[in-house]
Amino acid sequence: MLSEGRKKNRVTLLDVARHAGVSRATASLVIRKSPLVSTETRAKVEMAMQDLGYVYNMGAARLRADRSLTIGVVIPNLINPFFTELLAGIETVIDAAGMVVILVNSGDVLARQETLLTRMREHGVDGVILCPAAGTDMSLVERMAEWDLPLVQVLRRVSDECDYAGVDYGFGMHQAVDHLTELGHRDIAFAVHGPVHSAYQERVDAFRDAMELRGLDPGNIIRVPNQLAAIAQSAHLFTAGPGRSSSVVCFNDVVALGLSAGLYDLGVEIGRDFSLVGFDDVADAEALRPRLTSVATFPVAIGEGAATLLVDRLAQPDLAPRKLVKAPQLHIRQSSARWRGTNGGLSKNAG
Amino acid sequence: MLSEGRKKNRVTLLDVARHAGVSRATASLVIRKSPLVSTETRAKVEMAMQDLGYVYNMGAARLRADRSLTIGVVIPNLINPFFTELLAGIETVIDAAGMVVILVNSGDVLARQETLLTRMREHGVDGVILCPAAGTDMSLVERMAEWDLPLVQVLRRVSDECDYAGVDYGFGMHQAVDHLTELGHRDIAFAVHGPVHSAYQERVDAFRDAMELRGLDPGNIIRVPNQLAAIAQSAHLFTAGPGRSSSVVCFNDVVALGLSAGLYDLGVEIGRDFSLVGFDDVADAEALRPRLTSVATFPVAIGEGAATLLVDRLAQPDLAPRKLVKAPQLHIRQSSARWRGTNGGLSKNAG
DNA sequence: GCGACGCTTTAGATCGATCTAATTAGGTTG
DNA sequence: CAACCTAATTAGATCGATCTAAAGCGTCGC
Repeated sequence: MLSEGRKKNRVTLLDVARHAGVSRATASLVIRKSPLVSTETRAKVEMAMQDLGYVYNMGAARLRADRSLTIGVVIPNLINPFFTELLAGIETVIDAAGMVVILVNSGDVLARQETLLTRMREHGVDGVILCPAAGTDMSLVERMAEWDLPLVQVLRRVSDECDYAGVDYGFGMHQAVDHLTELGHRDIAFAVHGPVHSAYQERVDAFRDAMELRGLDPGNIIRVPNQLAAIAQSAHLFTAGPGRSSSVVCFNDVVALGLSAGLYDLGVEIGRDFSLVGFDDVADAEALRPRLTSVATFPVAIGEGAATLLVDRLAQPDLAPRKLVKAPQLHIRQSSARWRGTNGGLSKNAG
Repeated sequence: MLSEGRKKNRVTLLDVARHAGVSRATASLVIRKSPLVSTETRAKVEMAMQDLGYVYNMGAARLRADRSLTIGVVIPNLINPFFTELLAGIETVIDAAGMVVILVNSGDVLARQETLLTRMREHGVDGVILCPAAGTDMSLVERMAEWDLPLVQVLRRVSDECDYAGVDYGFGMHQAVDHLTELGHRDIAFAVHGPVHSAYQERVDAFRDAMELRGLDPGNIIRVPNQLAAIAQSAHLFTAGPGRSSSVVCFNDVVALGLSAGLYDLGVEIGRDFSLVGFDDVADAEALRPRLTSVATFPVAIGEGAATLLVDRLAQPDLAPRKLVKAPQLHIRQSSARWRGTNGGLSKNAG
């Protein structure tokens, strides 16, 4: 019924051509803005399109021309605000290029990612922006190359033979650690969570590096749960026991938000008794009080960068692989403060 | 080069059929899991598909069968966490139905929404989930019907002749106001922002209604800016001057997050000197301290509902229009507290 | 032995655009 | 006036699947 209806009143290029008194081929040229048609013919055809309410049929065009003006975006997580901002950046650029985003969520599960990439191929996307699920290996990139499916890796990198847009986490981490040490902190913890991937490893390595460079012990790396509420409940890991410290660098702002809440619950005054440095500086971080010191990683810009890489590659498939590594920037606010001595801070308020 | 490459090594159904020693038609039946083929033929064809690395070509199928297994989602804003959760819900259901989401962002701009809907039509989506931009009128729904493009309205409603999934904002608002009045508050403000649309109007009307029902003055409706940081800076509107009140209901959690920060900056202790009720209860609200009392509107569930409505309609186009109006639920936490008298709260700490 | 019937398979048309190669019209040139 | 060129247009094949209508084949009943 539906398809009958659709078929019936669908206006095709042939209808337009007839109405304008030209051939299908000419009408097609007009649509594609070819310079080969005369101005008057063009006008006639455009008028006919108006009159009949013609709608271009990508599906048909794609079949013949083998391009769909569609790109696939595979993201491991839709709820994390970081990815949302990333997505917003991607969408802006892709839209401006006259293309459209097919969005899927891998949930950071390899098997699912595999399924979804097949689905993308079936849908004939012109290219893919992928934030690889943890555990993805290089062979994926090779396979995509065999399939002639242009790929941009974003945030996480599994191969150098392929475009990549991401963040210089090492640099960001050094800024964070330097900042805390300059404030006099020596017991600095690193609160991590989530699946292990290149961007994870990069941050951990850089933390070790930065700490050792300052002659500090980088051993205090603590895993927290993934859910916001559960993170809050593990704040005690940092204020007492073997993980006790005077400050924490957070893997991302989700961790920072959680710990901020958890520390509040413990009666610890952030920015006085304890210092907290976030990572990403997402929009929501602005609502935190005391204001969160955070390493801004500019997710929107990264998204725009990734999309631009892809658009460029579609235009010139033979380009050498490029990297777009954005330098993060530490935003110092209220949640990090000068170290107040062994007896100054925590002991007073904790518990 | 690219397209050459793609063309060259693309395996078609015809290749599969030949390799399996059957006809194109039979191979097609196998793919579509038709019960008409014998088990051995099916096995042969499936084997051939394996051997050759066949990938289904939706584009071709769509052209003939006039369905794309693709749906369009038009959202006014990607950064607001509410929409992100909504999107996550939609994605889950659509994915489970074997379809794929084409995501676009209208920015709440009518003209853009128009462009995007055309683009959706060109891409041949099977249906659209739309959160109509402010100012959209009923005629849009009629036009979509003419185009035979199934539509589900989500969150905002412009027509009753069309499926709709949303929230019973009125009920939520009554819960919020009732809660505050039961705590003894009489000066209750409503902090609004953003574009004016049905869901906006619904909340405003319900606020008036609820206040009048309790014999209170519903005149204190105050607009705040859209950006989080700017919202924080307008917190003073509620603590002093003509808008001064003892409690605020927030249009959504973005406003609540902003005001929470702003009140903190003013030295007002939320949950003691001043009460705050949010709306939506998005995930990030969990990170707020004191914990935010908020009217949960279950965006993920709404998204799932909207997608389900659409999937059902695709299966049965002649269904009467349905409404899925979810009842929100007040979650009482720390940010709302008993009224402490005219001289109790604000005067002590404000300024 | 013949038609009927169920089960399986298939040839060929078809969807709506693009692309190739050829055609037409009109002007220029030797 | 023929040869040639340029600009504009077009017929017809093509992309890779689906769908229709019909055919092949084995069995059954009469």
